[in-house]
Amino acid sequence: MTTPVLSKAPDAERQLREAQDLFIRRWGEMGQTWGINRTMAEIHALLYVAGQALCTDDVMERLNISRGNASMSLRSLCDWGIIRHLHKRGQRREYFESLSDVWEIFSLIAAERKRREMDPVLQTIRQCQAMLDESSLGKAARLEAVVLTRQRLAGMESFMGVTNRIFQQFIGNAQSGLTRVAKVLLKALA
Amino acid sequence: MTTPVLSKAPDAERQLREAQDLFIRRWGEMGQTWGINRTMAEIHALLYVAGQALCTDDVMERLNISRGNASMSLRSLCDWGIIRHLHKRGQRREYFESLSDVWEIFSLIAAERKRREMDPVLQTIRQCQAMLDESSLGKAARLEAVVLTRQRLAGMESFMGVTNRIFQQFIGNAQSGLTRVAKVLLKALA
DNA sequence: ATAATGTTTCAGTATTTCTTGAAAACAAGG
DNA sequence: CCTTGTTTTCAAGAAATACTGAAACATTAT
Repeated sequence: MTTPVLSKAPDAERQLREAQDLFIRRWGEMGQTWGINRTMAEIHALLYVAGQALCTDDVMERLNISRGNASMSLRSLCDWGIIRHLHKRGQRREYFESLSDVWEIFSLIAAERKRREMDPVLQTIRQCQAMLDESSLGKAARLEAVVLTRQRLAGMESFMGVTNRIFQQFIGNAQSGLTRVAKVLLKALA
Repeated sequence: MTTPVLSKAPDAERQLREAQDLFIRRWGEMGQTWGINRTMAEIHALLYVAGQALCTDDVMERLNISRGNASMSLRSLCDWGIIRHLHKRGQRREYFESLSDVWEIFSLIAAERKRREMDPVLQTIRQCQAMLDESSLGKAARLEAVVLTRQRLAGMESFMGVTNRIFQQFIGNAQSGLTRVAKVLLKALA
């Protein structure tokens, strides 16, 4: 009889891979419903759970995707800043690793999405408001329909203004500061 | 010369429609990048900015979409709870109106997405952790690769646990309570 | 130089998601 | 129970999105 530890090692490896795959798949599914494409989410999940740097070929093989796809997705993840290049000394091949601090990861994502998606909306709302104020419409600005729409726009602007500032806080506090955000929130609301 | 107010009324109507369309379009675009389909987001935006109840045909005409699409999207928005049926007395036709409180709208969305998307992920993470603990792997649980992955899973679990509780707060406090969340946050972090 | 190794790009293809339109179901009134 | 006006459903088609694979491009070693 072989020693338990040795006999279990291959099992353990299989089990590790299975657990990782499970996480990766779920993460990919979630990504999709949040507007992130499955592959990108999966690649990130892989680099994150693996906890070590992997090269393009590792990623391709593990997720069964083409070189082109892997390359583009990896670059895109680098652009978001949630994974990093890693040049191993004396190695030509490029390695990639995920940031390890989850708060930092989500803060980067939040920053980017705020910039890309919330800011333009807020700007548009203000533009709409300008189109409907007294100085644009004169007395017609008091028509009921116009007033209704202005009220709605104002409600949305206020909401987004607040959310934006929350994001700002979340983003502004690097690293450990982020955990503070959470602590404060939970304590204040308990 | 006609009176200014009267002469401006058609102008005002056109301008109102333009402003609404602008908002609707932007809102639709944003929806897409957050995993909500453009039409649904647009319909909601329309009902929201209009500030009054509209019927299916109004929506179809205004957004240039088919009856089938309008019907399905409206139902789906009702399911989310962010718009409501409205039976006008003596009218056979069904009208729909958006909730007016933005905080309530987003709270409903948050609740639904937490339930549909975050809860399952958290559950999966715990399942993965169980697959890798000592009681499943014995001594092999101490292999470096396994330990690394367990650490990463733990980091993610902690993060999602906190976010989940924040969502819970956000969701739990109906109406005005939500504004409180925002106030607390902004004050605490200022 | 040139070979060897590795990365990026992108046109074409595959897949997924969304939309339409017409038929079926439904509901109210006569 | 039929007519009429309305909503729902769903198969087929259209549009959007993602993926592949091979060629072009880089970088380093020889």
